Amino acid sequence: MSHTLGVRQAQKQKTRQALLDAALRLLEEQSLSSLGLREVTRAAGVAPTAFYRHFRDMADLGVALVEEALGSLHTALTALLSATGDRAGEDDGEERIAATVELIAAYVRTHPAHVRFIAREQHGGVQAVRAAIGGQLALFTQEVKDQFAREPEAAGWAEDDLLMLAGMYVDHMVMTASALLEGGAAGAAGAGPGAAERVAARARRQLRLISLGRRHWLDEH
Amino acid sequence: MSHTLGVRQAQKQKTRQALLDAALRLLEEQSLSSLGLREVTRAAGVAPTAFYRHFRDMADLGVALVEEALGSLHTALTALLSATGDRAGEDDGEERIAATVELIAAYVRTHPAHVRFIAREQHGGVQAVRAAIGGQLALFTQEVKDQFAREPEAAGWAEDDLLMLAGMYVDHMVMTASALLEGGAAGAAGAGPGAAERVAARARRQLRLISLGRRHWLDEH
DNA sequence: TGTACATCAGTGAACGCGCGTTCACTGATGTAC
DNA sequence: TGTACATCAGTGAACGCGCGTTCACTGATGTAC
Repeated sequence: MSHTLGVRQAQKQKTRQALLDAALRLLEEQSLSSLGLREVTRAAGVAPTAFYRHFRDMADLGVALVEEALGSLHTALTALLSATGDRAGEDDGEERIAATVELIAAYVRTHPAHVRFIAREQHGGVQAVRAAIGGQLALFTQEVKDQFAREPEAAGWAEDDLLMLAGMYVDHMVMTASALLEGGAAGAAGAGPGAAERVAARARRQLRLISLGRRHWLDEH
Repeated sequence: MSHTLGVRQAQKQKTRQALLDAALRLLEEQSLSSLGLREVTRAAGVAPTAFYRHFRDMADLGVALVEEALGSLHTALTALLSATGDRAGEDDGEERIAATVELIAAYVRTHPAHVRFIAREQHGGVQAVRAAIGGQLALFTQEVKDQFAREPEAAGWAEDDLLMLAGMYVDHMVMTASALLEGGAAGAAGAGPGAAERVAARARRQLRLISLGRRHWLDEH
């Protein structure tokens, strides 16, 4: 409650958030480049012209959505990295794998629309949004790499190889999140609640395989 | 020249192809759901109404583009699988890895717009197109799995694990193609011709890691 | 505390524009005899 | 081969509609004294 911002600022933030929420909801069934300004303002319950008080255009709103979506994931990811990093190497990594997949699954459960948005716009038709997502994911990759570098298993690894490994983990994370989304939607559509768990089990086996490759990386040359 | 189809049919095919080509070109800079019917017909040099002689709507054209894009890749992939399958296990897989990455790179070089389209619409805003791409990729995965099952290294592997492995290869293929696209575009933009080669080198190392994991998969339990 | 003025988030009317779709048409190609 | 009729890919005018953007505005909130 320190630094309460004025009524006017608070109301403005609320409208801005209403626009973001409305857009995110509409984006579950279409892509950003086909989303209309009037469509968003209508869903948010404000006049079309109010949009311009908050965003220059749809691309601008899209970038704001990227920050909203990946910001919260970033927090969770950092927590996971430091928590599991502490006990790296204690077992064969099975616990760490389970925790990672569960983190992703939890994020998908609590933020399905954000995940769908990121998956869709990562290669979507709006350059500024692609760049924003790419930048955030590169940041994630760097952090994962830094964590790996701190662990004993990283001894003898080239910088480049660590980055490649981190990239595989981040890519896998995004793909698993996207797959869980489809699995979850199929579950809601009556394909059974086991769909999400089957995707998760598959993701864990994939991580296990990568982990095995990692352990034997230095055997060759 | 057996079964020459009439002048009328031939002309119709030509117009249809002109529509597909025009759409594919326009889709390099936007997504399918924001692509207009008039935009496509204008670029193809026909009247707007001619569109309906060939496609019900844009989603229909999109599905046709999926078949065009993944059909040619399918042919190349089948050739690769049988060619490298013959000498599976001869070396440490290094040659096979190089051949795979080179196949992908060649495909991206010769069909950049197709690759971009698939990457973009795989999670895009048009349900029918997503389904078509998903179906084709599932088919690819099945074929890769069948090839693996035929090789001696697959002895002792569970059906499910083989499918997971094949899925990793197909996912990796799509991601590498997409990354090469960005690298290639960066090269054209002056970021140096080394960008594509660096992406390829990274892809090879990733395949090497997966291959290592594969070799040690049965060591555990 | 009260008053006078400034700020500015949100409004509502108006605009010109390109969209998807309909319809009756034209004229080259195909077919029957 | 020639003639009469059928087919149908592509045309062009017309439609109603929702779009993004502009503009002058209103009235609640903020600020100076």
